[in-house]
Amino acid sequence: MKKTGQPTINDVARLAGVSKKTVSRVINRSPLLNDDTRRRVEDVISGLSYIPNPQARALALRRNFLIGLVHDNPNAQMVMNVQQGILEALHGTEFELVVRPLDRGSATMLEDLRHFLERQRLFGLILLPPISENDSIAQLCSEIGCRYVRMGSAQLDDDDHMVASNDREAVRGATEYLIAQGHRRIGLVAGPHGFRSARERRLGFEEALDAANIPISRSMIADGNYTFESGISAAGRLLDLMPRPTAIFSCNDEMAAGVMHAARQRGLDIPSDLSIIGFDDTPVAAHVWPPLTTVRWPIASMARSAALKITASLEENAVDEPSLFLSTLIRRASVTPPAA
Amino acid sequence: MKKTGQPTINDVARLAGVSKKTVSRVINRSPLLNDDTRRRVEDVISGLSYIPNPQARALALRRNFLIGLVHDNPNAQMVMNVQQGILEALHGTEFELVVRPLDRGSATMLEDLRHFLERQRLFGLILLPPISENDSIAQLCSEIGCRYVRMGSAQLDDDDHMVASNDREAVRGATEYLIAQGHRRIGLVAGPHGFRSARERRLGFEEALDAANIPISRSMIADGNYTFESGISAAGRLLDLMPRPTAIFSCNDEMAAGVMHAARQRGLDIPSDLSIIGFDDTPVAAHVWPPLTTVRWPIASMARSAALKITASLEENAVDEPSLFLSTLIRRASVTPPAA
DNA sequence: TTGTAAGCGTTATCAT
DNA sequence: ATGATAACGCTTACAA
Repeated sequence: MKKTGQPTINDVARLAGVSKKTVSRVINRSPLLNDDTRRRVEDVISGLSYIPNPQARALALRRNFLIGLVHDNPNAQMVMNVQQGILEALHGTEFELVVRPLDRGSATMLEDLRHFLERQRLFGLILLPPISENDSIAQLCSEIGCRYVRMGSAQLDDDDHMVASNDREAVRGATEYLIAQGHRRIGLVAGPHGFRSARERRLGFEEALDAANIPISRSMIADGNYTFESGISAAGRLLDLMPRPTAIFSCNDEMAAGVMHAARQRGLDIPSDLSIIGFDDTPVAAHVWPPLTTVRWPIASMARSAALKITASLEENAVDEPSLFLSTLIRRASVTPPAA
Repeated sequence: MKKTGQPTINDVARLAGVSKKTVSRVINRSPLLNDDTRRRVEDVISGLSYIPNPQARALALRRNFLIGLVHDNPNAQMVMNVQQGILEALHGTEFELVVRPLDRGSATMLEDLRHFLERQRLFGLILLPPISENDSIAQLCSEIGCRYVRMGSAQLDDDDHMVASNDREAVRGATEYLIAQGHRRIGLVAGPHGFRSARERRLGFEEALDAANIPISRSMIADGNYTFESGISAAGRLLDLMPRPTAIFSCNDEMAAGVMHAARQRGLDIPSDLSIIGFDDTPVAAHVWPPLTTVRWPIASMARSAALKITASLEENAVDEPSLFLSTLIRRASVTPPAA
């Protein structure tokens, strides 16, 4: 307890009259320990407010108590919600959150990640879409011995390594809602190719039309890339059709806001001329006018669960965190029955 | 190089035919070193792709190579921009970013932070507003010996520990722009008490009115708390006045979006019945209809600079990062001259 | 059930 | 200018 002011394992050992190894066993909840000894050591520990030095543990264990959040390009609100969920799960534990952006598309991405993992010796990794959809990253983690959980819109891995939302069913439900309102000419602003979420959402859209015996016209599907601007141009293509769609499902809110812009630029009223549904329930959905009907997925809960899956291995009661999370349709003012 | 596969300082020392201390000197750029020796060691290092083990360094140096981002309640986009700026500065260095939310208002906040700092031995800390305005946190950092940089809307600390924006002048400029358009009855949706940014922005607003000899009426100032909902209710109070304001400056975009809602609910057209200016230039500003005129502050650059101020101490050329950053008015469609 | 000794991979001290 | 040796604070053999 000399230099830094912090008590060390030696202080505890001395005051408890045991060896430091015994203290170490108490810290690591070793099962083979006399109850008396354990209690005595624990008393000294709390008396000193002793906390094991993470740097020393990291060195000896060849493992840091850090959880990494690896993401690429995703929207701000999503990353923040994820961080919030993770931090909630990590609160009060010995774990800290390290943020690591990754450039998917970069040729050296995998090597960068490998160096990062080998150097920092993270305890575990949480992977956000779309890079969570990359199997070689998951494989790299296993290889290096780093726990990981992938977040995504479909079950890409076993339950221990995945938390997924049910995007397809959610979009199917949203589209069915439009159909139930009387819409028949429904456009889709799709997400970018190569994103699993884009694929799932599109499939949900098509399933709903199929089930209602509405033919799927290729011209009613316009590609976007999840950005506001791409929403504007995709909607432009749809709204120039004759006859126009009376409703548009947009694969995320950002693009839905773009759809609204495009509609306004053409002098269309929302929702009387055009109903719109988005996906994500980001703040913008509630802030645009009219407020946007959208699909909300419990992203913070998913992230929380992902973090718990990783840290649970240390807990006594390794709780079974859920792996599938259901989204819900948030009904606001951007949808009405089509004008007669 | 046995167990983990990674070469260690010992491998380097052996292959270079020097002691590990010498290798250590090379790593740490010790000045007293024979050039020949240095070169020889460096060759071995790059030959092996040797990278010093951060955990061991952390233990020996009693200092981690982690930069902490400490924030409280701020909006998602701001945090993301900050993270992006920091990560940009940290890219390619040995530093990683750790995110640490803090509950300002919690009685134990300061103690929590102290524990965190004492345990994790962070290299440095970046503090976001509003908790960056808390002097006792800065003091705690100095005390513990943790570098820190505060971000904020006014120069609260010396240049080494501060990056600031010029909110007051920026708002003054924005308000002058409204006045130049012919507005005289201008409302303010203010930020929460206790936020330095709220104070600065309000002062800028008042300065502009003063300079134009427009009397400042207390009733034309409505308090908000930076949220969308508070923008709605604050705007409600302003728009119920007789005569109504013809323009409103809102101290952030989120509340400005609320102002738009409130105006719409009253059947007012924007901008012909009401001009609006916001602050932050978050994505919502460009996504609402009409697009919002707003003040943009270079938050990512500020964060980048903050990170560089912290890491620069290790660099050869300790560059002088700027401490004051200027905001600019982004003119969009939410402002016109008042109707005759 | 507990303790001893030897790491983990680096830096600090104090020689030479 | 370089090196031997002892930290740094903890864990993992292996004994006892």
